[in-house]
Amino acid sequence: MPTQTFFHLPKEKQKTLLKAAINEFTQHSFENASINQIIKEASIPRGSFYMYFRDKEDLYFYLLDQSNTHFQKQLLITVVKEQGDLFRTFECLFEVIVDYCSKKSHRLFFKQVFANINSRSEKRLFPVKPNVFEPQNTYKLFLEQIDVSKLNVQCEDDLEEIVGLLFGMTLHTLVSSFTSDKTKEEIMISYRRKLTLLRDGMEKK
Amino acid sequence: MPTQTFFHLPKEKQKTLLKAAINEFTQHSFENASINQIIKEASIPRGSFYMYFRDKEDLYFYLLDQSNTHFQKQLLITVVKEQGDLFRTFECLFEVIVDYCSKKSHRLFFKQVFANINSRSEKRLFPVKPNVFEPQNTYKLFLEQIDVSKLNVQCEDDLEEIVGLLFGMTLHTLVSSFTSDKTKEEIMISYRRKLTLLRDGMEKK
DNA sequence: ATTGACATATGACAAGTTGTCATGTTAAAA
DNA sequence: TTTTAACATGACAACTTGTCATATGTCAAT
Repeated sequence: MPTQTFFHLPKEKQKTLLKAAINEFTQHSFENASINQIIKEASIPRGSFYMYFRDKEDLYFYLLDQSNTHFQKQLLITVVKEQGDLFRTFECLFEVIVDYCSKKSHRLFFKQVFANINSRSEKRLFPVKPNVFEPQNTYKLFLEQIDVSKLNVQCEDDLEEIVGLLFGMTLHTLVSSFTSDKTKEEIMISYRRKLTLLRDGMEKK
Repeated sequence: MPTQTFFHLPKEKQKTLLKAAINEFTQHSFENASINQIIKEASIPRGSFYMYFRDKEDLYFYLLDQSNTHFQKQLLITVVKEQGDLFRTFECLFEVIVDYCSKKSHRLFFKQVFANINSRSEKRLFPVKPNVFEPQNTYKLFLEQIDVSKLNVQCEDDLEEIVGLLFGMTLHTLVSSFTSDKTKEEIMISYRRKLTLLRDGMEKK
């Protein structure tokens, strides 16, 4: 998280800095992004940057957290709307995520994010398990909303296994869809197919 | 790939360099690994390094390719041994991979690799689709060996979707298993559960 | 108004990184 | 012996990042 000092800054200055950051992280992977470039573009002195953020990662994760918060909220809204139907929830949530990441101002940024995502940044974007960065524990609330009567589960662990698989598959689809520049239509078709496969099983009955 | 010059080097010198590289990539992520450190440890002058490898990535991917070759071979051997049974093939292959990555001399290296894997290095370790780095096209041969009579497939695309999902799940399990230092037993139990879930479906029948 | 006490601003700096290149050296071929 | 090509090498330029001494605000208490 940024320091208090950053939040004390005039909103305008905050925006300028974040905008410069997004711009740099759009053009380069996290590792190749240059703090130098960001502060140059935002006209912030070097020392000041380190007054606001611990390091490059602190800034990067702060940007991801913004989206994460949005996804968390949507997750709960959707599962309630779909009355606990896990597969309909994921289908709907996925579309929300695709739309969000496809917004003109976000698209290339997320393309870059997805192309270089690793297990650490993945956890920041979609905290699947209870998580330090997610105090209200949306994940637990989400689990409670799921209608398990139609699912192949014996215990709590089975449900977490299922949800983990669905999240993993969702992220994987997202990554490969954005790196190969598919249209929204293509992305959704491919996602629905996978969802059906997971729901009904890969083996013929 | 390394240059011809590298392969002209005495085997001993090649080994020293690769060993130093593995050591550095074990202690740091790819991005944080330092060529400086590698050449210092291997007592190779700076200029020579760039004689042998285009850059750090060239060296890193060369290391991953070694394992990849091994996995590709095992994939074909296993699918034949299991007479095209997709799920038994993956179960068996997974165990082979876990054993390989758990070898004392590899363990920490792979832990580091998995912790920082992204879609590019993923493709180097497990080329799922036909791929520039895989001239013989093991993947196509593998597909042909699969017994589709027991699978929920209408067309070639469906099979690729299934295989893609299985590979994705496999890698994801590998990553989370190695980053959380599970024992082989725990890893296999968790993997088998997921495999069953994918085979039979998550929805109750 | 003056004094502290504290938060904030700032750029020079040390210590690191990478890739290149001019200049050697070696060895084999003409 | 001379030519030619392959290989070796470290100094160098051009970048990184994080720190820190110093400067400048700001607000409360004397």
